[in-house]
Amino acid sequence: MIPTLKDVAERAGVHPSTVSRVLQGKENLPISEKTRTSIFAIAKELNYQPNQLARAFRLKKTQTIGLIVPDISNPFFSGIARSIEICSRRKDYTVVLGNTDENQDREIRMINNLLSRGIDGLILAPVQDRSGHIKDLCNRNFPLVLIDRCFDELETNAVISDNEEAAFNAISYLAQAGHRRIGFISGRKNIYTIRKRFLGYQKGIKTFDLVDDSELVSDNGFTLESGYHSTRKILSLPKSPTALLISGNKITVGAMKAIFEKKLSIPDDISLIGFTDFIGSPYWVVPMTTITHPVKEMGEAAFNLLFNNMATKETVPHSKMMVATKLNIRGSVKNLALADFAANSFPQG
Amino acid sequence: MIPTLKDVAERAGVHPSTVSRVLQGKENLPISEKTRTSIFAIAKELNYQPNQLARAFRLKKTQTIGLIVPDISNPFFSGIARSIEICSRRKDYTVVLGNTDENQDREIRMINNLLSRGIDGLILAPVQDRSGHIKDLCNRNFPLVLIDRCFDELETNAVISDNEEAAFNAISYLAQAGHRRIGFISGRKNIYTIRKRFLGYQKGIKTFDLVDDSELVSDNGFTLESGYHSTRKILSLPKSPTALLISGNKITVGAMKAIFEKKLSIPDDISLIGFTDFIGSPYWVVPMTTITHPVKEMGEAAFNLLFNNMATKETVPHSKMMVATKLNIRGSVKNLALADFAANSFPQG
DNA sequence: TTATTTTATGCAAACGATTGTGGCATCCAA
DNA sequence: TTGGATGCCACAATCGTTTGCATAAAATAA
Repeated sequence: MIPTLKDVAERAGVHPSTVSRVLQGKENLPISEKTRTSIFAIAKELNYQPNQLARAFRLKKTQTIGLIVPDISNPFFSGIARSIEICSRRKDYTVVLGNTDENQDREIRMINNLLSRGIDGLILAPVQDRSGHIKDLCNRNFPLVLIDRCFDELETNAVISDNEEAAFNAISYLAQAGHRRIGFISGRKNIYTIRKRFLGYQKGIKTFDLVDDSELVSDNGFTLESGYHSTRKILSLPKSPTALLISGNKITVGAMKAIFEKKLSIPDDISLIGFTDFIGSPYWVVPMTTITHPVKEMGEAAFNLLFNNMATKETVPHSKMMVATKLNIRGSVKNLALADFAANSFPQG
Repeated sequence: MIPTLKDVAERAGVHPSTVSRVLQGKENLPISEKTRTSIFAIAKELNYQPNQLARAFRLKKTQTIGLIVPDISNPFFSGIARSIEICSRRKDYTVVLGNTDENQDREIRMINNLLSRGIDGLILAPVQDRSGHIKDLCNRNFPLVLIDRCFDELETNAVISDNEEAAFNAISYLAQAGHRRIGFISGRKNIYTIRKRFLGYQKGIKTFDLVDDSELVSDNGFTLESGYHSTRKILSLPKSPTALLISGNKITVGAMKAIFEKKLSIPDDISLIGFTDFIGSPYWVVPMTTITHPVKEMGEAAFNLLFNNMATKETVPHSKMMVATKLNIRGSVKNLALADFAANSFPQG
């Protein structure tokens, strides 16, 4: 059987509490060198491992954090997960994982589940249909860090990227390349990131005086299929856009499917900027111009925020951390300005 | 504060044990309808949630399983993770996650850690430098399922895909397309999957009487960089291959980088088959011909095996489950037979 | 020597749930 | 009226650790 404190204590001829104290390494406690070494020896001999379950129960501290994301198979979130797991391990924390599939009820059930299993803190990319349950957590002063998405109306810790600026920069880049009719394809606009991106998109439209047409905007889900259908619809518009700003890489793949089905080529017929970079982006049909989020850094920042929050009993001032994104200019955007110039230089007919 | 059994009991004027029994819904126990309804009402009013930590401690059952993979940010493993997480949730299990980064010591530490935290079972994609610790688990009859990789010498549950056949089929396909000099680029050959693939490769080489040259084989890691360097080396050979069979998608991306740096084009100058399909594979520079693993099914199978294993106290006969892979023929392989034919039909000079 | 401090350790309660055992009513049968 | 059966519930132990408090022995001071 697995040895317990009691087993070690019996063999060493001391009380379990003594063993506990010695093994905890409380230096300042008065323990004779003799018993100390004896206990260490016996613990080693028996290969004693403290029962963390009992320990967690007694201490009300599990050394475990929860990580809840919409979809762990999404490269963005699996990158975050990896980063968080590595940080956690360093600080002797374990991470338990949950997928919500963008389902609000599932998120709530999952949080309650993890809570009753005793996590010390939670990192969450919320679904954002509702926020009451998150507010409750805050009120209870439960260590919580939101990641990727946060609530403007809630005072929480959060690590987010500057989606508004990112989208604005993308539009700015497209505008400079001569695009005037730009489509915006995304998941659901109640999601924080999408809302901010849309804001950035709109700001860009206004700033550069581009075509403002609600038909160019589509948001109906995060799947490959939804990206496919949105794109098909937008491409069949009487006046279809010359460029697309696309959020989410499954959506992007769906969009490409639609584009190639229509025998269009990128960037000659249509330009593309993808909102998330991932491995392989440079090697797509055309090297994809994308916006990069500093995934590793975001995970680290989230864990560190959480760690500090867990360490201090008192209320910690909440901090929303905004990280900058990067526009990776590759080859999926055509410079219409140059093209127009060329076309005008050699007038037809 | 969070209400406990005791709180509910006091309010209901009964003993905690009674509350426990009622809330467990043991129908056959003699409990009066009056106390039963009263207890339910009060539990609901207080929003009583059983403390799963205490429960787990008492019952020695945490309703938690461990999932340890080399790298959760690898799409193959994150797909597996997602599938397993979904199955787990359905059966009221939670999954805790670990990355080994192909580091054997880290794997061992992680297993011990999860064990002392009380997981009910473990799904593991092992590093495979050593197997002693896994043998120990088996001897202790601990519920364990290996995934993606297993040990020929160990009797364990496992869900693996038929890598040998997959590689053989790929080589067969390349051979039929007229390729005679085929490179094999992979991670580390001590890994089960890679070993089997290499076996399939060799079998193919023999069967179709292709060029058997150890210089065409390279295995030095799972990273983008290692793929890059391996490919560079192989492409600079005096007699460089006409096709490459590549294991692992980070490696594949590295290979493409090397190929394009050399200004070679796919498939005209060099053909490619990738060993793992992932979202976007169809939309690469050239639609990638890949081997697909049934990720979702593998995850489900692994969970089900584990679940059965956890349910039965007695020793369950171990089963290794082998799933078939699929060769997705897209556009990254050139038919040299046709090309040669064409070349011969129109002799130059 | 006695009083006092220090050193080293034991004792027991506690965390929150589960479960075997046992006991007090009540009821029915003989 | 007594016996046993049955319905309903309480009691207490238990899981493995931790920790405040008590205490005995040893060391030091008076």
